[in-house]
Amino acid sequence: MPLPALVLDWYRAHARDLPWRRPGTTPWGVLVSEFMLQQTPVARVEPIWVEWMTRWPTPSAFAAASRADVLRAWGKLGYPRRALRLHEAAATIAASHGDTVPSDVDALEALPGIGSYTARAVLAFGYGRRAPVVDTNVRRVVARAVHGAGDAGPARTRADLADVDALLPADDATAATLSAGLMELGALVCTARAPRCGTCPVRAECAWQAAGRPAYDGPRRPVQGFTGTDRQVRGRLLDVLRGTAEPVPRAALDAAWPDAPQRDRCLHSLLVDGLAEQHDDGRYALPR
DNA sequence: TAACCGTGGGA
DNA sequence: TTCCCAAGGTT
Repeated sequence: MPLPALVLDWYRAHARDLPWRRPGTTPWGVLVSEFMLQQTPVARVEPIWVEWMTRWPTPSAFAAASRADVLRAWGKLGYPRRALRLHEAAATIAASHGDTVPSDVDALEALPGIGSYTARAVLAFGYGRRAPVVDTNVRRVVARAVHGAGDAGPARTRADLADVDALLPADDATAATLSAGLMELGALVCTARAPRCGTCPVRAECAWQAAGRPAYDGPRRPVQGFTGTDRQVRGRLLDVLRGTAEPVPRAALDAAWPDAPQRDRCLHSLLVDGLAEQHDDGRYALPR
């Protein structure tokens, strides 16, 4: 049996019951899930997504919320600029797309925070359309099963899209399910560290397996540090602002990080990014 | 294009 | 404990 059919059968039997995969999830719900899942693990996204959809079931409902409420609801999912981009995207969808999430790649990619992956994920999972969805999981699965490499090298955007496109059947619904299946296989079986080849549904058709599972020899992507970086400092500062209903004096932020020049630089960048705001009395708060 | 943007869990 | 890394996007 060819690889796509193997993945489809496996996915239909083993797909996780994630809330955004349940019947009745709107394209808006899918869009929200995709924003939250950009670099954040499923387990942390689940509860926030459920709250989010109850509170803001449509783009216009969400667009009407204050940025402070948005950032508090986002909580500690990380990369809070995603929350602001989603907020901006929702405002555009409400104002210019009739409160309906666009269903073509170009309109989606024109929205803030939506790139090649997210646009196609919305098409596939929100609208059941045939679209090559290429994320880190899919790139790894294709690198191994199709190309026989130990892992995916640096992204080759066009080639990656073509690789996945070549696997998708013509039928929209089946192609969309396969896209979900390829991602699921990468997340649960064909994992980055210790792939579970013993239980892999694709094993018989896997080029990496056939080649004797050679070690990955390409360039390793550099691991980002975190401790002591501006990202950590910004996170500390934002955590203070998230935790208070009232604006706080400068001293409250000064207590969050000892290095004054770095702290000042980070506070400034939060203001520039629209993640924080200084009131007339000099105190700081989440943006209104 | 390489660097930057948060956070926390598992090995 | 330290290190890796998790459904990316932007500049």
